[in-house]
Amino acid sequence: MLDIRFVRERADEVVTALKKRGEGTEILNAFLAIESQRRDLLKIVEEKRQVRNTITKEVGNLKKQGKDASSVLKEAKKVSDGIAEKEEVLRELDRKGMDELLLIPNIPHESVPVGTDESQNKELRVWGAKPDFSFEPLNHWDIGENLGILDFERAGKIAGARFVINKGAGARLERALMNFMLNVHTKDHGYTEILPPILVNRESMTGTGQLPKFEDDLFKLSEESKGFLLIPTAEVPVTNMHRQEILNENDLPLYYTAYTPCFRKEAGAYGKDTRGLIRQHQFNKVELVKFVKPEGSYDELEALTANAEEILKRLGLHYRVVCLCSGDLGFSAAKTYDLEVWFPAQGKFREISSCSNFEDFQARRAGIRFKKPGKKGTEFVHTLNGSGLAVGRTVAAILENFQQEDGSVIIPEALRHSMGTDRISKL
RNA sequence: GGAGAGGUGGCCGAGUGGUUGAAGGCAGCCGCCUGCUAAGCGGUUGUGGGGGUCAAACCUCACCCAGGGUUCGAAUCCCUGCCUCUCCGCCA
Repeated sequence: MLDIRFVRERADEVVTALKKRGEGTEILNAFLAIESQRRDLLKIVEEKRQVRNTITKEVGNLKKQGKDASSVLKEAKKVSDGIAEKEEVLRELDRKGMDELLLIPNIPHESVPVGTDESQNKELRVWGAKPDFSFEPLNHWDIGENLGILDFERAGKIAGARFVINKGAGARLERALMNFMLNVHTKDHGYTEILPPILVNRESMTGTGQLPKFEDDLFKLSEESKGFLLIPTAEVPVTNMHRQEILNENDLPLYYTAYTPCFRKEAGAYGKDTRGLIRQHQFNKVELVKFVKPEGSYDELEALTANAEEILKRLGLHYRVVCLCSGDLGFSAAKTYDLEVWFPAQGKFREISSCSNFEDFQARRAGIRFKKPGKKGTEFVHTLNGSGLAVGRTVAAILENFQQEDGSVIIPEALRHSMGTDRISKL
């Protein structure tokens, strides 16, 4: 959420931002109209309240002294008359204004390249090299099925499309990766491990920006089941840990890492990545989340991105880093780096991590502030997060990049100990 | 799932219709005092909005879990929701 005052006083900057994102200004205009009505009414209501407070105090004094207050009471009644209705209208305007404000996306950072879609994302660096195959590399789903470690068919039977069963070495690989990632981030990068709820309430989803705009992308339990929502990413519960809190300046920065399953409807993705592990309704992910002071938040983004990259490096996976252009930027983000790993069978890079600085956009929605000792008032923290990494996609990348002509797959050095083997072969 | 109790400021805790943004204590901050000890004395310390100012001062509205209601007036009464605790039931 943007600062109300900022939107009001510097609407032109919001318009510029919306244009960069390729979005219209209807919502902004609707908001501004409601907001000006709200402020006018607020002034009136507050004046009335002030009058009422004064008279009411007088009533109290008279009664205390045992004097007759009936004439003042009459006046008081008159003043109070009509306040209730006006307050009701004010509440309505409040709600409506907030509804609109919650739909306005974040302002892209000045360093974000302007562009309309992903084709204009900017490649920043490439690590490693494409593997050399003396044979036609297979898709990861064929490798996985051939090895008997991924079972999409039975998953379809027990759940439906976009689910998978990991079996044997496939399950172990998934588990080894989760452990590996968590170990690196906790031991080498200084993050605190969190194992959060994966069902959350609406306030949490609103706090990080999934609601109200992206309700259709979320799995939801019925009202009889309390209307819980299934998290699409650990970003939601972990960022909301500090919702409506005032942190101490000394507490910052806070670094958290969390493994969770993630659930996404993929409602707008019909026909996209229908095969394989790339786009599942349920997948595992290790997430990195930071709460930091505003001053250094862009350095923190670089560091967080480097932390995610470190996993790919240690696994020996060829990848590149791109900076999303304004048109491809997510709703809540001010700046995002995507890590894209090489998929040889598809012959292209695919996203495996998305690292963003949300600045105070989520913090304002979620009321996450900090206090500087000795200073009056509070400031919003900056929140950041990134995948470190999406585990299923990492499995897919390992299968494709390290496949051998005989159908086996070489296990990266970093995982061999926990896998108990250096190669997955057909049994 | 059933029965009961409760949710007040950084913390503890008073307050059941009228100068209560909220007693008292603790903690913090500022000052004073003191040749004795984590001592004593005085003062001070919430958040958000609107107005005001170069910036302050200042004025004002709201906030005692959340949302409604009753009333001239609510932390205080009523309703709903959420959460915590105790007992019973069920259960990984």
